[in-house]
Amino acid sequence: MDSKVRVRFAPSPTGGLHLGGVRTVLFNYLFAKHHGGEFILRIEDTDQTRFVAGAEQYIIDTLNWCGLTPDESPLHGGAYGPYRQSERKAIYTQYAQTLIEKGFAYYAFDTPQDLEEKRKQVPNFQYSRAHRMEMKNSISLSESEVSELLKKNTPHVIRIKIPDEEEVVFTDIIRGEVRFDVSTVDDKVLLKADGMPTYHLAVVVDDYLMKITHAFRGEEWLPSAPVHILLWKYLFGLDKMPKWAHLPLILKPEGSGKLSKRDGERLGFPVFAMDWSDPTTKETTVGFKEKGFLPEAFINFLAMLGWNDGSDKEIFTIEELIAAFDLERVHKGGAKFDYEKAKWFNQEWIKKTDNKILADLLQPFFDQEKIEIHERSYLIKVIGLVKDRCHLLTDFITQSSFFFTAPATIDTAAILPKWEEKKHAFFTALAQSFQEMSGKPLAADLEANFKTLAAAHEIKPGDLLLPLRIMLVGSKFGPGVFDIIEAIEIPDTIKRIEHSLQLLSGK
RNA sequence: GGAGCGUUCGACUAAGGGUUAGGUCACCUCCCUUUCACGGAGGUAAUACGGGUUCGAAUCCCGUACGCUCUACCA
Repeated sequence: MDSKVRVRFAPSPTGGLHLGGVRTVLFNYLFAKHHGGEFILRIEDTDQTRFVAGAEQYIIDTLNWCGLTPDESPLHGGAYGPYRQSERKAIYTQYAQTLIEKGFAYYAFDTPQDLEEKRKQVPNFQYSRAHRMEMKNSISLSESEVSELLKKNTPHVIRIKIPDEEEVVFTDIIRGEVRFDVSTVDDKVLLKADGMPTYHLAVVVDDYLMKITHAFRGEEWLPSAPVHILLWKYLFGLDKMPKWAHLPLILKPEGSGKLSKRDGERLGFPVFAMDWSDPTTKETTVGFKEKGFLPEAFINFLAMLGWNDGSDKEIFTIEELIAAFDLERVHKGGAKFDYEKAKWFNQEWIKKTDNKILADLLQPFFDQEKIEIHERSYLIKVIGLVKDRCHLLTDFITQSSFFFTAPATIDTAAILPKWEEKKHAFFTALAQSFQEMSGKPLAADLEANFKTLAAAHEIKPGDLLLPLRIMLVGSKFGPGVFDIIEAIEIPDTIKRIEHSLQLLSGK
């Protein structure tokens, strides 16, 4: 790189940040950090009708949770601000004027109604060379008419004048050479009637002013790339233009098409990074964070969706990702989102994460379930016992709640079919013998005691283990029975046995 | 309709002229575990189609099909 790498993520603050958005951020971030460059957050809030309060803060919070904090943003300042496009209005006007003066853009006075009508009349209408002269603009109208309209403050937009015949060719880092015959593209609006720029003008101007060296965005932008390239040529020169990369899309798991919020609701998985509540509808959409994902796992999973380092390695820390990332190894085709695989990544990361750190992360989940944790050290011990069987942080609740409170229900139905009087007698004796053990016996001693007693009662330990488990846990799952007893200790164990015995005899 | 982009197991992908087309998730079987998991060992399963080029093609070329994206004074 001849100059310092600068990349940007430029979302519009219209709602929650979904998978595709986060992955775009991630690839930007990885690329920047791999090259020792800077990552900028720019807020594209030029559409006042779609602005949603709180969305900008949400984006920043999400980036922080993911560990993808920008070097420059509306909040963290920087030398190229402001970082909100709504605050840069005057800048765009100036460049739009320049384009007009150079003859690369023109005023258009058509009202939205005019356009709607025209679209109805002309099938596949495009505001371009073919119909430009039939419309109301500074090319079709006489100079005096135009200045008259302008003088009267007639609402108008500024449109780019696409050349009649020109082939736009550029090299996309992921896709290679891409060519467009511009005769098929229309005269896009650059500056709206309210004076705000459209995306097309704003990206080009801001990327230039913010010295962006590499511009990455979703594949959905590819068809409008020629407009941007033309603008670069007219305004700043192609030699200043950033290198482009159009990222593949993240698709629905079933069928095809872009993954949407609806798919998540329908199929029962998150699509947004974090919980998002719409301020107007008050509707909350669940996020990966609240669903129980570790940010490391979320990032790891997203990185592997469309990229790999060429080896079989799948679990990467962010540092490893930064070191290994290479945009040229990004896939061209879209990737279907697979929630099962996402959970597998999370499970791997749970296994990898220190129990103390998990304890901190888990606390809010337990709080939410109103499960009281009296001792942190006890929580850490329990985490060690159950972490292997948890895919999500929320799994810890079901996997470990019985360590903190007696199970609400006992699955006696699973015990009853093979229940008999001599087993009842055994458990009564077991409670008794546990009572006689002093202090906090270890799992191995508890097991020895249990087996001796079973032998004395002439019952196979195997026939007794499952009922005992159910008495303690409530159902057929969890770590080793004697590990559980060691953890919850004798008094609680006896209480649970006795309680279950009552339930069993009181059928 | 037009333009652009894409297409390897069910999913994510490796293999950039020569491999029994590999790995991971999911699924199935077995082992471990007197539970559920974890772990271990196996298994099922793919180059969209048709033409070239070549001694040899998943890989290069052409066509076809299919899919997706865009086609707003939204991004």
